[in-house]
Amino acid sequence: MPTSLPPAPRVLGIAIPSPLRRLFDYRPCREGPPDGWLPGLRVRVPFGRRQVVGVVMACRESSELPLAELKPVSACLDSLPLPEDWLWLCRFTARYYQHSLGDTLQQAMPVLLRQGRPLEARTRERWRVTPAGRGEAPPAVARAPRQAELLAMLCQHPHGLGSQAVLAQSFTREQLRALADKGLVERLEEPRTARWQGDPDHLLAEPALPLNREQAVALAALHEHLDAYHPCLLEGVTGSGKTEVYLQLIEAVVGRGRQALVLVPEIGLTPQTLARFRQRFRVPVVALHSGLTDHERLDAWEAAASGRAPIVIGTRSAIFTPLASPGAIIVDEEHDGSYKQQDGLRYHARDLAVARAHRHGIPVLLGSATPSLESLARARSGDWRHLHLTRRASRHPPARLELVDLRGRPRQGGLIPPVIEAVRETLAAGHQVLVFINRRGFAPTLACHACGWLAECDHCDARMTLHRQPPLLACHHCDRRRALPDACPECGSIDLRPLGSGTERTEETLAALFPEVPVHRIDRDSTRRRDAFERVLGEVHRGEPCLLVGTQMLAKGHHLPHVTLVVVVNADAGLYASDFRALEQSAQLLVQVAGRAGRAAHPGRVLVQTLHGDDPHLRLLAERGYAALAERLLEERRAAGLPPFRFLALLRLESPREEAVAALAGRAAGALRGWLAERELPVDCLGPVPAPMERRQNRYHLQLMLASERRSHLHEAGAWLTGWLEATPEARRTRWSLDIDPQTLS
DNA sequence: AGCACGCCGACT
DNA sequence: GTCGGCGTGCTC
Repeated sequence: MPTSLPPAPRVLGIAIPSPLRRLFDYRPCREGPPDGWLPGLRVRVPFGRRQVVGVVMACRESSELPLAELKPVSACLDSLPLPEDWLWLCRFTARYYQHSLGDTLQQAMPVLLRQGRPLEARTRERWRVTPAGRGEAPPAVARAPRQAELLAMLCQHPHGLGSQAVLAQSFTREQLRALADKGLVERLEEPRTARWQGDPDHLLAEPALPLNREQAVALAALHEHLDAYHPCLLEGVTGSGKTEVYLQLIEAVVGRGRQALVLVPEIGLTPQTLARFRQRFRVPVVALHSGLTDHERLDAWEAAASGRAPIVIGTRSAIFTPLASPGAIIVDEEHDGSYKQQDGLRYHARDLAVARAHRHGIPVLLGSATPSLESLARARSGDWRHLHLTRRASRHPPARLELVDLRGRPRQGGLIPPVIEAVRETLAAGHQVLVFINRRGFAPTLACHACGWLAECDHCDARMTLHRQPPLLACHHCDRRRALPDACPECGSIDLRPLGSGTERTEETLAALFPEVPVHRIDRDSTRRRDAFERVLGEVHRGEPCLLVGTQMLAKGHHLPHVTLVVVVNADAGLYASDFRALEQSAQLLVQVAGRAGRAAHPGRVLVQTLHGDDPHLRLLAERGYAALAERLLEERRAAGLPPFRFLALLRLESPREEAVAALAGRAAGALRGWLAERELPVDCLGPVPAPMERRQNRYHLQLMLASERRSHLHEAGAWLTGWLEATPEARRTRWSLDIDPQTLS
């Protein structure tokens, strides 16, 4: 019994799950938490006409409101506050992304905690023989043969067996009970995620691989600063062994009794990735992925927060996993767009990883074959360490991109004759071919050859995509679907033809051209069934000649050792797009796709079809590689005053009423410009301009761009703007959001 | 965001 | 006469 609890504060500032960017004051309830009121305690509070779960963020003696007007907290839900490092991260995130703290906290905690359930690990039973139960069958079980058998079985497992395992052998709970009553076995209760109790000398389940010189240099650099903030960019070509460096860094971290947090792209948390980590270490590896139940997620969170889980792997949202003793954070494929959340709280997990590592004073390792320009700039400036892996484990250097001119050549399923010939030769040599095409469906649209009509969505400024399986027109920007028209709705002609090629059409063409080999299509439509993708990959790994047709799902992460030819059907989409990141992103994708070729015994070829074979960026990428292109893009960004040389914030506004959103955007821009001028704040305000696709799902999208060389200035302007919008009545009828460091302008 | 209140149109 | 459309206002 604590003798002197601090007196309860008169006022609690509580973060409420709501978009309102402020705390709400409450009075503490009579029944306080055992150790007194502290920030980080979850509480149930009345809010308007309902009860919500909030988090205590401040303990104060006074409020701006009269104390009598404050409602009391209904109940305190925790005996101990949520982890301190987690609270810090949520506060940081809410402030940096100018989002409501209450909303941020809710999003960062597992569903069950959000609902007010207690933070406790579920336990499981384990049954273990006692010293009395060991050795010769004791007389107590002489007349109970099943108990004797059960005892014998438990003797085989000195560490004990779970109830499940015992019951699976047709023993009963009563028999266990009976043995326990006789003092021959004991019942243990422990968290489901067991603690690793091994010693660091036996940390590895299988030996580490030998490192080449570059890997050894990189690892040595990492070992130098295991106890300090040490941001490192690990730039390594596909197949150069980045993962082995991650694994050996984790080994060092866990060997010192600390935890490692590993982030992977959405598409990268495959059973194979996980298997690689689990095979290496003798310690539990906790994975956070979309397939977990709410209970499993809470267990994982608790295991990480308590320190019981030494290794945590997860996608974007795993950056919010609390860690009892953080040792390192690793971000694999750091350039990947899936690290940026694209709605609501628009955080970037890679950037939060860096902030978190800084706060903890630990290394953060960002790996990529094609680093983001942001990371490259920080590495070049010397803020971050730049580590290189240039040598592939296989004998062959990365395949060069060969540009193939599409102009004036007949196409079949998007492919021109010399490319089809290369496919034929590769298959004849007994190898596999990957055809990359970044459009789902049969064809990008349907056109009338008589009058020029195009199938357009009536809810969006977009063409509808023609699908054949099943046959229909679908809009990829909303959920609109339409039956295929028999005749042109404009002129009545029946001469309707597909325009261009998507995965389905290319698959169909290739199947007709090469009937003797299987053609596997990999896209969101073909892999809707959970196991379909895994099944195809399994078959592809057997190594028989085959054709793979797919979208970027295929380009990322998967090892396809028997592919020796990669065909990019059309490289032009990213070349002339309006988005300033389009070039960077399409170069990253091209290099990633190319990396699928020739990873095993044979060298690979990459054929890139283009209408712009003389485009300087594309040529630079093909002839001198990603690093050279990145260098040039950085110069262009500097000249244009774009990231990473200036920082951006994008205000998006949308409404079903075009005039309403235009009027509000205009007023917001005017008000902001006035305020900026008055404060002499060096922040540029551009727009309002229509979003690249102005009408989507029958809503009109406009945007306002803020740009500044100083983050602090940008944040001041953003804070003022959100304040203005919250205080402006017209803004309530328009949906708006501020995107700090926008990843795309669409 | 929720969730109420409130004031105008087509239904039992 | 009511059910229900969504405009307006508030949440300690």
